Amino acid sequence: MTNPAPSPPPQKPARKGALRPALLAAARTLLDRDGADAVTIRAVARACGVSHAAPANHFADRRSLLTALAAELFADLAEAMENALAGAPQNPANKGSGTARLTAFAEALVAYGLAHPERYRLLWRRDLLDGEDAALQGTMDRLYARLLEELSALPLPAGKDPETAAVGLWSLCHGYVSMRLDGNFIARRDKESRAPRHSAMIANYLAALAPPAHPA
Amino acid sequence: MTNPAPSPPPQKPARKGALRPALLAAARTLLDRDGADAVTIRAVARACGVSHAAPANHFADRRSLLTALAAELFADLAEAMENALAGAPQNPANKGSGTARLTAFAEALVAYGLAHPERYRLLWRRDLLDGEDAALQGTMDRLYARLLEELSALPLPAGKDPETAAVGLWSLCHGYVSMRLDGNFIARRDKESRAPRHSAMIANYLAALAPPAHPA
DNA sequence: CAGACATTATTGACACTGTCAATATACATG
DNA sequence: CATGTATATTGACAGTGTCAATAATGTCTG
Repeated sequence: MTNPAPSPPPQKPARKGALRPALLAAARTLLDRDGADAVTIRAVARACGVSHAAPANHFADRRSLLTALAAELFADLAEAMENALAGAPQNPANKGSGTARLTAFAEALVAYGLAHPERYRLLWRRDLLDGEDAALQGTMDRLYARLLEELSALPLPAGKDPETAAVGLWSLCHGYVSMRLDGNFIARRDKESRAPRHSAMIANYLAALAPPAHPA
Repeated sequence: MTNPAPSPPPQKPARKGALRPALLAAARTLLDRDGADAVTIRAVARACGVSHAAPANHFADRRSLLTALAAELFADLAEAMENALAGAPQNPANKGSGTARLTAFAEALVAYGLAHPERYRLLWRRDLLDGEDAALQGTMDRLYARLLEELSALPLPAGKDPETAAVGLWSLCHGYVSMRLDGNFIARRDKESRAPRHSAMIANYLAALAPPAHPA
C-alpha cells in the first residue's frame, strides 16, 4: 500500500492515498476559523477539491471524522503538557512545595485552552465525538494517569487522596477555561488585560494541597 | 441527520394565545429526552400540533427559542440554589469556618447539574444561545453576585480576594459537572456508587479558603 | 354592528446538511 | 492483458432553518 510518491504533492487535488490527511488538515483549519459546526463533510470535501461523497471512503461519517481530528488535537495537548513538565524542575528530594510540576501541568492545560478555543471545545463535545474510540480514550487516559503520577509523588496531608486532588485540579482548570471560552460571567470580569486570574487560582489550590513548611 | 428516536407524542392543539408557553414546554421535554440537538423548530412545532412555521411568530429563530428556554432553566437553577442557601445556617458571627453556606451553594449547583444533564449542558452552549440576551445575562449575573456576596461576608486570609475565590469555586464545580456529564475520564473513575467525590473536593477547596479556627 | 387592522397560523419553497446507492475511474497484482 | 480492489463521482432522499406569500383569526375603532 505504501508507495513512494512518484510526483511531488503539488496542490489540493492530492495524489495517491493522501486524501485522508488532507481532509484532517482542512477540518482543522475550518475548526479554528469557524468552530465545530463549520466542520461539515461537504465543507471539508470542498476545501480539498473533491466531491461531497469522497470523504466517505476514509471516514464512515461525520462523527468519525471529528473523532479522528479530536484524537490528533488531544495528542497535541498531551505533547504540550509533557513539554511543560519537562521544563519544570524535577520534584523529589527537595521537600516543601513540590508543586512546581503540577503548576506547570495546570498552566499548560489552561494555556492550550485559551490559545486554541475551538480545538479545546471540540475535545469535550461528546455529542460530536465517539467516546468509545480507542485512540481518543487512550490519549485521555494517559494524560490523566500522568497527572495522577505527579500527584502521587507528592506527600499529601492526611485525609487528602491523590485521586480527589487530581479530579479537583482538572475540574478547576477545565471549568475555568470552559467559562472563559463560553464568554460567560467569568469572562466578563476576567479580562486578559489584568494579571491572569487563573494563575492565582491554581496557586491557591495547590498551596492548599501541599501547604508550604511554614503556613502564614 | 440521523433520526434515532421515535417521534414524540403529538399534543393537543393549544387554543387561544397559549402557543408560546406550549412551545417552551415541548422544548423542555424534548431537551430532557434527547438533548439540545433534538430541540428543533420543526420538532417542537410537531409536538404542539402546529405547522412547522408557526413558532416563527413567537421566536425569531431557533437560537431565540433555545435562549428563552435557557433563561427559564437558569431561573430554576437560581431558585434551587437560593433554597439551598435558605436552608443553610445563617453566617455565624461567633467564630470559625462560616463555609456552610458556600458548601450548600456549591452542592446545589453540582446537584442540579447531575440531576438534569441536558438542561445543565444547554446553559453553557454558547453556540446555541444568544449571549447578549438580557434575561439570560441578568439571571447569570445575579447568581454570580450572590456567590460573591456570600464570599465577601467571609473573612478571607490575606492574599486571597473574593473574586478569585468565587471564580475558583465556580470553576471547580462547573468543571467537575461538565466532565461527569460528558462521560470523560473523571466519570469512569467516579461512579455514583462510591461516596460522592465532589463533596470532598468542595470541602477541601473551602477549607483552604477559610482554614478552621485553630491556626498554628 | 361593520369594517379595518394586527396577530397568528399555513403552505410552499430554497439552500444546506448527512448519508446511501449506483456508477465510473484509477491503480495494483495475477 | 485481464481481473479485482480501492477510491472518486453523480444523483437522490429525508431532514433542517428560514423566508415569502397567503389565509385565518382575533381585536379594536368609528
